[in-house]
This record gives sequence, structure tokens and C-alpha cells, in this order.
Amino acid sequence: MKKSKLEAAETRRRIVKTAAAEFCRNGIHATGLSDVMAAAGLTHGGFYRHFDSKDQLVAEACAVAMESTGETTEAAACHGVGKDALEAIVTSYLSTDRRDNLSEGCPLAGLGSELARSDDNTRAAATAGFLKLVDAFAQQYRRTKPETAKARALVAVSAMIGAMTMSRIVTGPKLSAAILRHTKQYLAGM
Amino acid sequence: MKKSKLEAAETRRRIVKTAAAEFCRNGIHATGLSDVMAAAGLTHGGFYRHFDSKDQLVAEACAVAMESTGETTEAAACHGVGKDALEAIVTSYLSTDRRDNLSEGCPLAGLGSELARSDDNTRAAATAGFLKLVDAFAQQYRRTKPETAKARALVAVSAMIGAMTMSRIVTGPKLSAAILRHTKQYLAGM
DNA sequence: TGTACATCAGTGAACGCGCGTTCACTGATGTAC
DNA sequence: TGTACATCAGTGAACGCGCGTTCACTGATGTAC
Repeated sequence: MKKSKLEAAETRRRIVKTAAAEFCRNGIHATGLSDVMAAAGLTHGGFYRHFDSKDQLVAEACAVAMESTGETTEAAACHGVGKDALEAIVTSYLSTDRRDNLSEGCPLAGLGSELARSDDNTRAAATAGFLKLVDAFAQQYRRTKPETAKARALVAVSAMIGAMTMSRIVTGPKLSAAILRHTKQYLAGM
Repeated sequence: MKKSKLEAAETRRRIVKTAAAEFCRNGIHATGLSDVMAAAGLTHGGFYRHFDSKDQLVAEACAVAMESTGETTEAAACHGVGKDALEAIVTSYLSTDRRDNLSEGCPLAGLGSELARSDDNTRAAATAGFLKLVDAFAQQYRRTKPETAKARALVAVSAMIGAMTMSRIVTGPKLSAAILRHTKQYLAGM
């Protein structure tokens, strides 16, 4: 049953991508390797042909999910510059669709507290992705010293992540929507 | 070995309080009932004399942890009014001590993504605690229409929670401290 | 107030289950001649 | 180019382990008379 090297590499990518979605949807701890492999159309036994451990998969899945979030953000930012770009980014990030579609969402919001307890590789991947988001914000703060822009961007991205997290915790759809709406409005004018 | 009703009630409270600390430190999924009971000085078998399920304990532990966070916040707010109170709250909440002392920290930051996947009772407890924090902020926004104050407070509290979460994820102590410092400064002047 | 008995907080062993990980096996792929 | 053989991606059963939960048991507490 051996597959060609090309197929094997493709399988590996599929596992990581599937893992990213499954972890984001159900949480890292709550997602078993069997779940991931089954969702990728494989049996769990083959996992260790591709990875050393679950932790390694978690780190790579986090990196892939953050890349995807970064691309979505950059795509939104292309719709304009300055305030327009800011508004496009936060409108995309803080939408109710994104809130309800965990598997394609930002892992910083979807897995935040679990990432804080993950190993260095995973946290490094999360950090790199976070800094890309921060840069995307900082670039839109025109007429501002770079260091001020960076500081403001740190706050804005943290607010965005916190707002998305809270909108998912809160019981009551009105409150959940209000958190997203007000954070969106505030950050767009920051 | 039966204990008096008073002792039993005291034991129950101790279990909930211990659970709040253990969940906040290690995460809900990663903390077993045996861990909680052992930390409370008991064997795990007695758990079901006090609770129906782990989920029930999680909900009560979340409520207790949120109460504690609320009290800490109110205590900080007593140091002044308006901008002074705001600064006291965010300085307390966003300190590096709080960042490094998970077990006594705010569950919204320490358990955010796990709470988002918890049952209604747990999320309701988290929501009630969140709204208390929002009120504590809103009260400090003087010379502002109540609805504007509430909206601003929603954003500020979300930002605080997101910043604490990110400061724990990020690799690199300087970046971690910068997130806390800049968010602190920004929210104190909001 | 004193005695007999039911209650039940807490113990410790056990339950089934799913976890991360390992392993013998398979058969198509890739390589050496 | 064709053949013989080593490699290794993927399968499926098995490993030990810890999980949430259950249960028989204990003995001090609380209650009924």
C-alpha cells in the first residue's frame, strides 16, 4: 500500500490542514489524533509515519491556521488604505459568520487559552501570526510615529481577539452581537 | 466516617474553590476530578456526594472564580473615581504578576477558549462575571451617555481579556510585557 | 436524657472508554544491477 | 529495458494509562422513641 513520495507529501499537508480545522472547531485537548486522521480520510495508525508527536502536529496546524488568518486579513486590507483598510479588516475578523465558523477562524481567538499552555514551538507559531496581524494594523495608522502605530496595533489586535473570544462565551445573541459591533466600530476609528 | 452537615458544606465549598484554582491554572480539560479532589485533600470517590457531574463543578468553579475577579476589580476601583479608578483597575488586571499567577486570575482570560465550548450554565456564569466587569468600567466613563459608556466598556473589557490572553501566548518576555503595558496605558485613557 | 437505628460524607477499588503511541504486516514505489 | 529487492505509506490491532463515573463499604452524625 505504499504511496509515492508526492502522494505522501500531499497526505501530510492534508493532515495538517485537517488538524488545523478540527483543533479550531473542537479545541486541542478535545480533538484526538483518531478524529484528525479520520477527518483526513485515514486510519490513525499511519500518523507516526508523518509526525513525531501530537505536539508537533499542533505546532504545524497552528502555523497553517495563522497563515490562513493572515491571508484573509491581507486580502481585506487590500480594499483600501488607512481607515478604509482598518474597517475592512475588523469587519471581516469580527463578523458573526466568523464567530460561528470556528474551524476557519483565527486560532488566537478559537484556541487562545489552550495556546497559552502549549509548548514553545506552538506558541512561537502563534506569536509569528500575531505579529503579522499587528503589522497589518500598524501599517494603516498613518501620520503616526512607527512606534506609536505599533503600540496602538498591539492594543487593537488584542481587543479584536478578546472580543471574538467573549462573543463566543457570552449567552445571549444580542450581547454577543453587541460586543462584535461595538468593538468593530471602535477599532475602525482608532 | 460521616461528617457533620456543617463540615460537609465546608468540604463542598473547598472543592469548588480548589477546582476554580486548578482549572484556571491547568485548563478545564487537562484537570481531572482526581486532581481537584487530591488538591482539596480528599479522594476522588467522594466527588459525587457533592456534585452530579464534572460539568456542574466547572460551572460553579467558574462562578466562584468570576466573583473573585469581580471583587478584586471593585477593590481596585475603590482607590478613586473616573480616570483614577480606571487606571487602578487596568493596572491590577494587566500586571505581570497576574499574568504569571494563573490560578488566581480571571477565568475569562485563563480559560477563554475552553469556556466558549462549555455548557450553558458555565457560560452563563462567565457572562454574569463579564457584565460585572463591564459595569465597573462603564461607571468610570463620566460625562458620557450611559449607552455610550456601556459600549465603550464592552470594548475595554474585551481588550483587557485579549491582552492578558496574548501576553500568555507570546514567546518573548519583552513582547509579552509590551502588550500589557500598552493596553494598560491605552485603556486608562479611554 | 438515653438508646437504637437510619443516614450519608468520605474511602478505595472497579467499570468502560478513549487517549497517545507502538508494532507487525501489506503491497505499491523506487532503486540497483 | 527488465528483473530482483529494499523501502516505507498506510492499515488495524494492541499497549498502558488516566479519564469520568459507579459502587460496596466505613463509621460518625443525626433522629426517632
